[in-house]
Amino acid sequence: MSAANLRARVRAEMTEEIKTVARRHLATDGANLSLRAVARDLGMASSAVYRYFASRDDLLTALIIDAYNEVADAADRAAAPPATPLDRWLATCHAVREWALENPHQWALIYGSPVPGYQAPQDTIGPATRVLLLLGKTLGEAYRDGLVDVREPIGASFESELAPIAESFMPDLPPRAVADTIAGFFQLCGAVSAELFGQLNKSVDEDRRGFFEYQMTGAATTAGLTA
Amino acid sequence: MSAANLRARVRAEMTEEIKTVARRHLATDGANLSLRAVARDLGMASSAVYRYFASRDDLLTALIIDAYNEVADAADRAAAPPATPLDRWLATCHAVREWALENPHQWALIYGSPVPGYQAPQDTIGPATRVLLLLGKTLGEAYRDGLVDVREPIGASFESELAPIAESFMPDLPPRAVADTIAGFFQLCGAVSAELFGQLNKSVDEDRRGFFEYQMTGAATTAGLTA
DNA sequence: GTCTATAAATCGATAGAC
DNA sequence: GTCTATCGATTTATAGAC
Repeated sequence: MSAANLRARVRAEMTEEIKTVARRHLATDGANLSLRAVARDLGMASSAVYRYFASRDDLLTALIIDAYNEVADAADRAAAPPATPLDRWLATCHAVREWALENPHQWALIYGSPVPGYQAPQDTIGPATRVLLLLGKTLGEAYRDGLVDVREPIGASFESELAPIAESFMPDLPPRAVADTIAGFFQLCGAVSAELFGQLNKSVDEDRRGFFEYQMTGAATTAGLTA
Repeated sequence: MSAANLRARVRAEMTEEIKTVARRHLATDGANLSLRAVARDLGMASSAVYRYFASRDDLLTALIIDAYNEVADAADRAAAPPATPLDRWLATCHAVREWALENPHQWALIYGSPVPGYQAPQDTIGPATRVLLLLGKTLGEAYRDGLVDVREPIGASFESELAPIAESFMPDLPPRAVADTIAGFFQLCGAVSAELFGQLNKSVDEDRRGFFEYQMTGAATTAGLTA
């Protein structure tokens, strides 16, 4: 291995280590993450970190992109095995929830309150849409296989408004299914955030997974996914 | 008016003013709110604020309780006029959404990521459950009037697990309806947060209110609310 | 690429005069 | 109940030696 390659590898490892420590700091500092505190934990000078991340926001962006990709990877793995569309829909939801339970602060970073003063760059929107697109893919395949109940439209004007969005976003889905996919995705995020952010701590902690599945089945049913 | 009463009134007004300025600061600082910055804006010494709020967290608690009560008041007003249960359910949801759009940072404070290091005291849980209880009340009345579709239980063991919770929480509702109420509430929070926190900025901003109503109608349908 | 040193701020909370 | 002053910390970011 050439010296240049070695340097590159060492640099990549250092970058990873900084992000790992930064992720730990999310737990205590939340979104107001401190570069210096990370550097302190790593036993290095704060100024050295700036050779890896140009600013605090750049580090934050890296963490955000990683989080989106991690949860989407988990969802992809869960949805991969052959199964009915409904089972794959539910597997996706469970995988997202379980990743969130294991990484609550990363979840908060991407689906919680926006970080004050932070503006997400364009690089984040690709990873950010992966889970939604996975749900859309599942629903699209079900649709193609005739496994989706086609019901009445709620409003024709609303559907026609949705049509151009559907085209650019999930071209294989009719607008109604696009709306249901997005609604289901919102429902997924809402259920996970509610559990994680501690709405109703005392009330439903008997069988959280069961209640979550109940909700996500409702979302699938709304989307017309019956099998 | 006695001197004591005057003092009490002046103190109440000062307290309100501090909270008003603090609410403004939520916009820029988010949850990491600075007592000193609030004091600076008010033209007073930071130490003076401590005569009104014993700590930064106490001020935060006051803001949180106010926010819960404000959104619940708006929901109560919207649900008050006589109408079908479905219409009152939807009116509640729209009122919550509209309050959130007008007060995004207060919404983030109560339904967004937990504030790092902040532990909510008991005083917050009463106000925090008001909107949920309102939805439950609406569904309960519909149930009593025979306007709720009673469908198959998803799982008997899950329902029996939910029973004791239902008893202490919404005694006039069968467990299934309790689950649907909570699910609907989570869906409401999820839809509002998704819109507010900027998931999918580009995709559904054509008719956000319409799409929101579509989602909340779905939640009501899941709950068996047909009219 | 890592270090020391530094600039120019910020913060929560308290002490004590008035 | 408001002020000044202070303690003891924190932060982002940069400059410059090595």
